[in-house]
Amino acid sequence: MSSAGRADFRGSGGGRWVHDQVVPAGSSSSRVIVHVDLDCFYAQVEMISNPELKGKPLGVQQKYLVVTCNYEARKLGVKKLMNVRDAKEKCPQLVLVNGEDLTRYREMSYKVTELLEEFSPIVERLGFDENFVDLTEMVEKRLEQLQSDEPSALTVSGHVYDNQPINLHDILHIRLLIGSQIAAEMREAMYNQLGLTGCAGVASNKLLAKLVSGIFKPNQQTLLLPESSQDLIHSLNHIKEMPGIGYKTTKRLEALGISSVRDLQTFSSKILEKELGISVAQRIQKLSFGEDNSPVTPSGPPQSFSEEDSFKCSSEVEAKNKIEELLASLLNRVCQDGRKPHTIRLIIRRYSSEKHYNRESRQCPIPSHIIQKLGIGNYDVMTPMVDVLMKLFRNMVNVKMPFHLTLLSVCFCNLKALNTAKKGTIDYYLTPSLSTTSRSGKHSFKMKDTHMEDF
DNA sequence: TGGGGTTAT
DNA sequence: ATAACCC
Repeated sequence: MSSAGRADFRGSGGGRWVHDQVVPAGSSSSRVIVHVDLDCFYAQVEMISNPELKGKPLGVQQKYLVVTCNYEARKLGVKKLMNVRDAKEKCPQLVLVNGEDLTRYREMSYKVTELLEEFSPIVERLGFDENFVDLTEMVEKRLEQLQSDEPSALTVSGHVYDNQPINLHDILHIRLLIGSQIAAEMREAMYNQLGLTGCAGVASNKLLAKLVSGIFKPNQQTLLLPESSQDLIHSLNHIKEMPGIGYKTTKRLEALGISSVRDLQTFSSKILEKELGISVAQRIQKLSFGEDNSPVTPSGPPQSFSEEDSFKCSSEVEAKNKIEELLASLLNRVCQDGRKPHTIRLIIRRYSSEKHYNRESRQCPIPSHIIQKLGIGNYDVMTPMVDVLMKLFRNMVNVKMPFHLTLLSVCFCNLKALNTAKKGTIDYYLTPSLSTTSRSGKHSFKMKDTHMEDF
């Protein structure tokens, strides 16, 4: 085993870094991570909104797709991202609800994250329906409290991957076992407080926790012991099933003759680095061994807010109407959040038969006089904001020529907390909206942004 | 494929 | 601004 492969778990010397904190030498640096994955999340939210839907096959529809469905529907052959026509053909009794407005899903999603944050503040969101929690510290505390008290409390909650026996003399096993108990408490709390069911996977890193959470499906949990990690990763049929290896990388790996996890494990590191770059190569080759030293990074509040709609658009008027619609929703959201966005972005997708991913965007700073008016839920920001967005639009689309777009999206980002900065403090001079009058300010912060004043 | 999100370059 | 990744 190379020293690199071990470094994440057993640093040598005086101490190691574990989520930005030095842990004393001699203590174990092995982590306990849980991945929590809600069952068919949108469908669950819809069944809570309308209990009459419970027990019926239910699909959530966006445009012509069934993006997710409950287990009744799955038993009848409906799959995620299935065409509505195909789904109805497979399952004529299928009940469909429109899920294009994500508001209720988003709100419930954050309630789940907040609930998990009560267990430990180190919670990372992945989409709306998955969360990672680093339980390492919590497990340590429970171990100290429990010590010789009642060893009978040391029973695993839920499944153990491969039915591997637990060794109560192995401290790593004990720590993970306690993690499984916490995971069960989390799922109980989610059900009791929010009415939601989900799966959980407990393991020593994010990759393994995520992979193992899906082993027993719906509403169950699975613990992975270190001795079974190779079996778990080799149970994947193809490298494309490895989280972190996406569409593009899969294609490039296949071109190198790599299709199984073992292919990737045994492939020449040097050649892989030449082909994919050192960063991607080293990361995914570690993943292929089940190694993942990436920390659980607390997500905190969102970094951006966006609203999009896919639709046909071939005139400037259509674009403006849609932009106004998207913007109105966004302003409500931003108003509720409390923070203020300092950048706005417009994204388009052009019609084209081929081309897998074609999106273009333009962004610019939000003029400071508009930012100031943002909190007060008003219409007078609509008009100037639409003007800004239409300039971005014309910067991307030559409106004098025929065009055909299939999507418009508006995004607020670069969110900043409200002016808590006071005159005379460091913050004051570092807050553009406050100190900007005494120095042009225009090019001070975002050199890469398009400045509308420059047109 | 929808309607979102994130980080790295 | 784009490209990759995630759901």
